[in-house]
Amino acid sequence: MLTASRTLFLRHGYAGTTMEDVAAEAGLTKRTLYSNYGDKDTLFRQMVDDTVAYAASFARELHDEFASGLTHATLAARLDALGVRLALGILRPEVVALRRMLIGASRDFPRSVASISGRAPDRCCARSPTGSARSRSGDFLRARDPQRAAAQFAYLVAGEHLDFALMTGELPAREVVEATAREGVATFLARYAPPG
Amino acid sequence: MLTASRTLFLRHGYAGTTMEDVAAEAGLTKRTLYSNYGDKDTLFRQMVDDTVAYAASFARELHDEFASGLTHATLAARLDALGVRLALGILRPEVVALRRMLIGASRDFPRSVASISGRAPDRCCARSPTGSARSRSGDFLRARDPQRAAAQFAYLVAGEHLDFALMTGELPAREVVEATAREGVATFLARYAPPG
DNA sequence: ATATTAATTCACCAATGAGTGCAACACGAT
DNA sequence: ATCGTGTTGCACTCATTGGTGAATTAATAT
Repeated sequence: MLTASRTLFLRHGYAGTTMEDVAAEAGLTKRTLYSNYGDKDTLFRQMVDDTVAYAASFARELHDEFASGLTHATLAARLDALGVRLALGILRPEVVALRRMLIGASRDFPRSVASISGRAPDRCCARSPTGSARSRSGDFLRARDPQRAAAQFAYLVAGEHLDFALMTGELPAREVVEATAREGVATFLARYAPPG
Repeated sequence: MLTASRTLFLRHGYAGTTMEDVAAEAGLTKRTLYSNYGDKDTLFRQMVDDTVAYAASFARELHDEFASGLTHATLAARLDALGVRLALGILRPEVVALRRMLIGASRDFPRSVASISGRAPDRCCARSPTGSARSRSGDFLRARDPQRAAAQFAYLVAGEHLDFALMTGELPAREVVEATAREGVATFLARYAPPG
C-alpha cells in the first residue's frame, strides 16, 4: 500500500498525484483508501517516514562495511570503495526522486523534510570516513574538523551529479558516477591522507 | 512587472502562485495581466529566462575578477576570494529559491530547467579556476581534467550548504559559509596547487 | 470635443480534485 | 440463514483556479 503511494508520489510529486490514482495503483477504491489510511497529508507523511527509515538503514550498513577491520594499509582502497558506494547510493533514482519531491513539497511539509535532512543518507554516511576513523584509531586521517571533512567527502564524491540530477531529473551513467567518485576520493586523500 | 511575478513565484512556487496574486502584486487586474503578458506558462518562462540571464552575468563578472592579472604569487589568495564569492553567490537567498522552484516545477517545464542547468552559476563559474588558468598560463594549477577539477571546486566550496538549503530552505550564517568555503579551497589546493 | 485605445470591473465557465454520504454488496463466522 | 464487518460504486459537495466575455470607464491623441 505504502509502496503504491510511494511509486506515484515519487513519479508525479505531491500535487501531481491524485488520491484516485493512488487507490487505483493499490487496487483499491478511493473510498476504502480514505476509510483506512486517512487523508492525503497523512498518507504522504507515512510514506516519507517509511522511505527515510530505509535510507537510514542503508547508511548504517555502509558505515559498518567501511569501518570493520580498517587498517592503515587498506585505508585508501576502503575510502575508494566507500566513495563509490556512497555516490551510487546517493544517486539511486529513487533517492534522487525522493529529494526532488521533498524539495517540491517542502513548503507544505517542512517537518517531513526536516526529518530527512537530519538523517539524510549523505549526512549519516558522511560521518563514516572521518568519524569512525577518529573513534577507532585517531590517526587514520588527519582532520582537525572531522565533520567538515566528512561533508567535503560526500560532496566531492557526489555533489556535481546530485545537483545536476536534482535539476534535470536525469542520472549520468554508472561508469561516470564511479569515475567522478574516485576522482573525489583522490582529492580528499590529497588533503587528509595520513603523513607517510 | 516581471519583478512582481518573480517575487511570488520564488516565494510560493509555480503551483502556489495564482494569477490573481501576481496581478495584485503588480498593481494590475487579472484581466490586464492576461491581455498583456499571456498566460501563466509564458509569464513563468519569461521570468525564468530573465533571472537566468542575470545569473549568467554574475558568473562572467566573477570569472573576470578572478582571472585578470593572475600570477603564481596571488593564486592562493585569488582562489580563496573566488571560493568565498562563489559560495556566497550560489547561496544567495534568491538563487536558492530559484533552484528550489525550478526543481519543483521541472516536471512541467523541462526546457526552462535545462536552460539554467546549462549555464547555472556554478557550472559557469566553476570553469573559472582551472579553465582560465589553463587558457592563460597552463601551469597555474595542475589538473589533468580541468572541468572535473572545476566541479570539485564548486561543490567543495558550497555543496554542503547548497544541499541543506535546497532541502530546508534555510541558509546558514554568512560567516559559516565563508569558513566552509575557505576550507574547501584548502582541500582543493592540497591536490591541485602547483608544485613548489 | 471626439475618436481611439487601453484598463477596470465583475460575472462567468470549465476543469480539477479532495473529501463525504449512502445504499448495495460480498463474505466469513456462528 | 443471518448477522456484522468491511468494500464497492457512484453521486455529490465544495473550494480553487486558469482563463474569457462584455460593458464601462479612464486616458491620450488629434
